[in-house]
Amino acid sequence: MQETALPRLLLEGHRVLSGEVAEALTERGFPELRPGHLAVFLNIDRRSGTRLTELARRARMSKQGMMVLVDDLEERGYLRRVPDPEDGRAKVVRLTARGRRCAAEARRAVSAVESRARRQLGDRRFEVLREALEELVAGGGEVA
Amino acid sequence: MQETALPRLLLEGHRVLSGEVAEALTERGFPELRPGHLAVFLNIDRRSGTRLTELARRARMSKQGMMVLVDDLEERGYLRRVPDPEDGRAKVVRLTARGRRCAAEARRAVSAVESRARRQLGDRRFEVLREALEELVAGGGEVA
DNA sequence: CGTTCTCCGTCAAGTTGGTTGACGGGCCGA
DNA sequence: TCGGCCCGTCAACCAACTTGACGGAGAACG
Repeated sequence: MQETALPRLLLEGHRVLSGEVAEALTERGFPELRPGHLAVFLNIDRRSGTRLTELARRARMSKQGMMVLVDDLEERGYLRRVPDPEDGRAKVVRLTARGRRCAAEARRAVSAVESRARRQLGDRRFEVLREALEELVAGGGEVA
Repeated sequence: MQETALPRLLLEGHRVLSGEVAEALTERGFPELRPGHLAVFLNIDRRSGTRLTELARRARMSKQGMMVLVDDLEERGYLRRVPDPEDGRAKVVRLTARGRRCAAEARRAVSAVESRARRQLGDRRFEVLREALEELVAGGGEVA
C-alpha cells in the first residue's frame, strides 16, 4: 500500500486523539462534553471571564463558530454571559462554579491524552511533532 | 497564551495542508475537486479499478463514506462503476480517461504540498512528523 | 455635536468529511 | 437448499466549522 497523504494523516490523528479526549471526559463525569468544547475551557480566563470575540481569536476560529460552543455550554449551565461594564456592545463569558470544576477536569483530560501519546512516541518525537505542527499552522497559510 | 491542545493542533494542521491541496488542484485545472476526493484517487488501482469496499478499507473509512465520494466523482465523469465479472454483488470502480489524467495531477498536487511542508520543517523533522502520525493513528485506537 | 466608521454579538444558511443502522440481493459452504 | 456472510446502497445523523448580513453600541473626526 502506498503512504497515506499527510493532510489525511493529520485528520486521522486528530480523530484518534479527539476520540480519546471524549472518552476521558466521559470517564471524568462529563459525557455531554465534546472535544470541540475545549476551545472554550482552555481559552477562557477562569476568574474574570473573556469576551466571545477574544475567545474566538484565541481559539483561531470565527466568532460565529465560538458562539455555537458558548451557546451550548451556557444552556448546560457551565457558563453565563454577563454584560461587559466597560463596553455596552460586549458581554463577558464567565464560568459558573460547575464550569470551573469542569474546566479543571477538561485540562486534566487533555493532559492525560497528551501524556499517553508522549509515552507512545517518546519525549523527543512527541516534542518534534508538536513543534512541527505549530510551525505548519503558523507559517503554512502565510505564503499565498 | 497557553499552548494549543494537540488534537486541535492536528485539526488545524489538516486544514492548512488541505487548503493548500485545494489550491494546488485548482491551479492544475480541477477546481471542483476537494481534498477528500484524494481518498479515491490515491487508493484506486489505476488500470484495473478497485471495488468500493476495498477503496473504503484502504482509505480507512466506512464504505458509505467512500460511496459519497465515488458517487460524486462518477457524476462528474472521473470514473464509472462496472459490474465485477468475478462477483455478481460487486462493482468495480474504474477511472475514465479523464479520471486518469486527474489522478496524476492529484498525486502531483499532494506531492507539491508535502514538499513545501518538508522545506519548511526540514527533512528530519518532516519525517519524524510523518512517522509519529502514522504511529499515533495505528496504535492510538487499539488500547481501549 | 452630529456623522461616519468600526467593532460586538447574533441570525441564517452552507460546507467538509465523515458516522451508524438497515436492507435487498448475490455468494458460498454445510 | 438454506443459513450466514459480504456487496453496494438508502437514509439519517453528526462535528466542527465557514461566509454573509445586520442591529446596536462605542469612538474618531470635522
